[in-house]
Amino acid sequence: MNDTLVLTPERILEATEEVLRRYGLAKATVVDVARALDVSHGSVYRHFPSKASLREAVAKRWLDRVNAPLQKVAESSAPAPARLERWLRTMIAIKHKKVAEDPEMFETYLMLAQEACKVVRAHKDGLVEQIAQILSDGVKQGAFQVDDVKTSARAVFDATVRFHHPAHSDEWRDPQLAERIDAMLALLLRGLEAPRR
Amino acid sequence: MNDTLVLTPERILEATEEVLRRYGLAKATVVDVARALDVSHGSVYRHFPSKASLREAVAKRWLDRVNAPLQKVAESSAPAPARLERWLRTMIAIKHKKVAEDPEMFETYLMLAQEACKVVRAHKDGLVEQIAQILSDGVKQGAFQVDDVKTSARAVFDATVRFHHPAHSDEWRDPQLAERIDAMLALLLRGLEAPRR
DNA sequence: TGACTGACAGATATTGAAATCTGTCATCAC
DNA sequence: GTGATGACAGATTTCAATATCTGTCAGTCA
Repeated sequence: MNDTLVLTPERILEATEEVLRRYGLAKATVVDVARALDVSHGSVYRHFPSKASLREAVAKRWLDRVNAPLQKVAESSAPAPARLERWLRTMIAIKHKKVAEDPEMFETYLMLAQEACKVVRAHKDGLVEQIAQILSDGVKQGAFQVDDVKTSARAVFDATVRFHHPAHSDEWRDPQLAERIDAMLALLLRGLEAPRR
Repeated sequence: MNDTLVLTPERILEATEEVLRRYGLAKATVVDVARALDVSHGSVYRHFPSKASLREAVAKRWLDRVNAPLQKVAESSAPAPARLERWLRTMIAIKHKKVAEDPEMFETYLMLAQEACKVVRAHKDGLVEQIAQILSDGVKQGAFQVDDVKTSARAVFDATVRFHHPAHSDEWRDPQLAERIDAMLALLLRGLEAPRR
């Protein structure tokens, strides 16, 4: 029943995402994934040592898809303040889009991420690293004045948590949200910028 | 069995807190509360129309106890920047103390608060109002420069969410937490302060 | 030989019957 | 008459038997 197609981790991940979408996190089993691929569930365990590691891999894929567009913004050559603002707005927009388009799947990924907290930590470190890169460029350009780039980057990330951390997604329906984001970005940029000569 | 003591809402709330502490949120029933007071559970319903309203009242009491010390700081006559920093540090310290001293009860109050989200919203509005008061004083004193006091107050509140919102309490064990708080407060104060002449 | 299978043990989830709880109200005691 | 009671209906929770799932591994097939 395997046709000529080989069973790869990639195909398993694809099928796992589909199963998660159809059944939700609580009901999705390894047996379901195997059934979707028309193999025995033992075969899945040949590629992933445990259900937890399979879920972790799905979480990682998802986080990588969040990361990619941000990386592009971080690496652009725009002036640092505009680039930072764009980076933060992109970050927020990605999350808001995900929750608006498919709240159930967002919920699923949220719980998946809570289980795979090691992967999430690495993801967050990567994001802070990107902010740090922008701040560092800004200091070189004379637009920002910052004691410690890494520490400030983390502060910027922490300050905007309210707008991108899934734990707060219920609060994103606030009609004044855009205004709150504007105020936050203005406050942060003012706190970072070098004093006028 | 009532002795000479009358049954008051206050006594019921006291008993409810005790029952919540002993049994936890999931197991605490109105019957338990009545038993603790040595009355029938029907009597409890004479003072509170539903279990939900009883829980809401308990949540409100708890939030009011958080609010009291902050109100004092907000009303002090210290210079606005120092006062704002002290207010935020007090806010953070209160939450951290609660979770460190009695994590189970903190968890209970957290879930209680999620149910009583209307009460929580009012509580938050009160806190933002206190920040606004400090900012307003700061503008008068010439220490702060701010477009819209209310909006900025909300931004300050939002920016520090990571350090006082119970949803992030797991992350408060971070060994670098103090450093992160310091960085955040420095960034915010710099963003608020009036440019040197 | 090496990817896949399917039966198995122990862990986890489901289910439905029984127990408990919530909220109401006619009644009682002072 | 005020404030408390306790029995009740319907909703919710518990509990234990039953079913399903996870992870392993000896064996199959190409």
